[in-house]
Amino acid sequence: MFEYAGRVSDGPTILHADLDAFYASVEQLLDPALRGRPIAVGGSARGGVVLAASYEAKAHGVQGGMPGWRAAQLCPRLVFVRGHFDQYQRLADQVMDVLGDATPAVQRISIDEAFLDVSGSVHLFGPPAVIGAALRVRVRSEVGLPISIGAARTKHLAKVASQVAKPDGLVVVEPEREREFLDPLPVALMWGVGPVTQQRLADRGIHTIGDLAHEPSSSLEHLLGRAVGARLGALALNEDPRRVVTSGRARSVGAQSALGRRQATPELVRAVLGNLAERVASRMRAKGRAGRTVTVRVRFAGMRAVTRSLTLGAPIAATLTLTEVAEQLAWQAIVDGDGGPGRPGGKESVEISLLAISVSNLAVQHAIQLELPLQPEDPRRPGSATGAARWALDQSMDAARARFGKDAVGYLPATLRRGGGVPDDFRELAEKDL
DNA sequence: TCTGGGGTCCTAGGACCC
DNA sequence: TCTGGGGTCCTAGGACCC
Repeated sequence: MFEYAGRVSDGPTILHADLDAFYASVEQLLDPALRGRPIAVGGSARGGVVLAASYEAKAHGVQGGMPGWRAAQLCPRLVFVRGHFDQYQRLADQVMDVLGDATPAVQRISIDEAFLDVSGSVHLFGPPAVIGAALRVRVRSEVGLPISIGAARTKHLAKVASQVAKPDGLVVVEPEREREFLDPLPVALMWGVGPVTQQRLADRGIHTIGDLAHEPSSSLEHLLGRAVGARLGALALNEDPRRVVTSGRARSVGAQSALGRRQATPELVRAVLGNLAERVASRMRAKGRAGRTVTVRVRFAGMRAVTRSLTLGAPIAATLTLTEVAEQLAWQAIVDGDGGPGRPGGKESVEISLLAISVSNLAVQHAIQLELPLQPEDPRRPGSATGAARWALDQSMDAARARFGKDAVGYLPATLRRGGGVPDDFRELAEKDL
């Protein structure tokens, strides 16, 4: 981590730059026939999920994350296109290079957006408004994409400003006009306010950021919890001490696979988890990292989800070890989460819709240590977890065996069949480090 | 009609230690 | 006999972001 050592300034020296409808804009850049038309990247009129929508499609209410059939219903002329995912990474990197010309203090927070601290650059390039305008022109002319920029005294204000600037705009919030700018805006524009928080606030008659700023922090903390209440209260009052920092190391590595609606058979679970474990473990090894805590998430048909986790005595990054641990946790989750055999509500078969593996508690580990073979007393062996944990695992494994057959679970599955869908381009993109 | 994939952070209870 | 208080770690769930 590196904190930019720029001097503290009272001016709007923090910029938030955010590419507009990024995936959709790239598609329209690559294929001129799509320009000006409502398009959706990903999904289809029959199913799947829309990953991104062009502004022409957003005008009809189409949004990212929406099922394709719903999007087609809202916008009958919607054009579904397959993504060009390698192009997204390439073009976004180009944009970040342009931003980096304005200041070394660039904090990339996703593929398509970044914070910049330009307090050290104003003597070279002029005031933040000029820098922001110049960056927008360069990104448009050199890369071909529309980008919106907000400039303000704090990160939160800059981010809100870039949202207000969309599409394809620039908004600079001068310090003396911050309240005037924020007060009428809906609370949903604030970072950290999602559907649940928005509803809770609405129930209290709080709709705008101005409303929020007038609410006592004790009342907000009671309504939203200590951390969220305190943070939102401070942000509404423009108290945001966060600095622009270069990106730190990831705290977890994970992968998931949606399955539609499938019977939780030993074969399916083993195949999917083997695949997920391979993806997660190979990424950890590639980064020279290993993790102690393994978390498995099982989502049942009907979207209810259960997680089970286990913290080992030492970090792991071996595919097989991760697969073993994940398989035990998955059956624990399936059996517990569904009621289990003999329990009220327990059924003969279970339908699941998603499996996920995540590894956290990461530590740096050199390749040579990662590839050591497991010895009987090796602390990385799941069997050396504490007695209570092992007992719980044995219980759930026994229950799974009793229910699904002797071969349902094992410490060392003899064959790990490849299964599930082929990793698609989107997944490969999502796995890339920014 | 049926809902992706990758993350971060917070909370609350319990175990455990001193 | 009957028992404090603080700190840390682990686990499970949930809200949120892009």
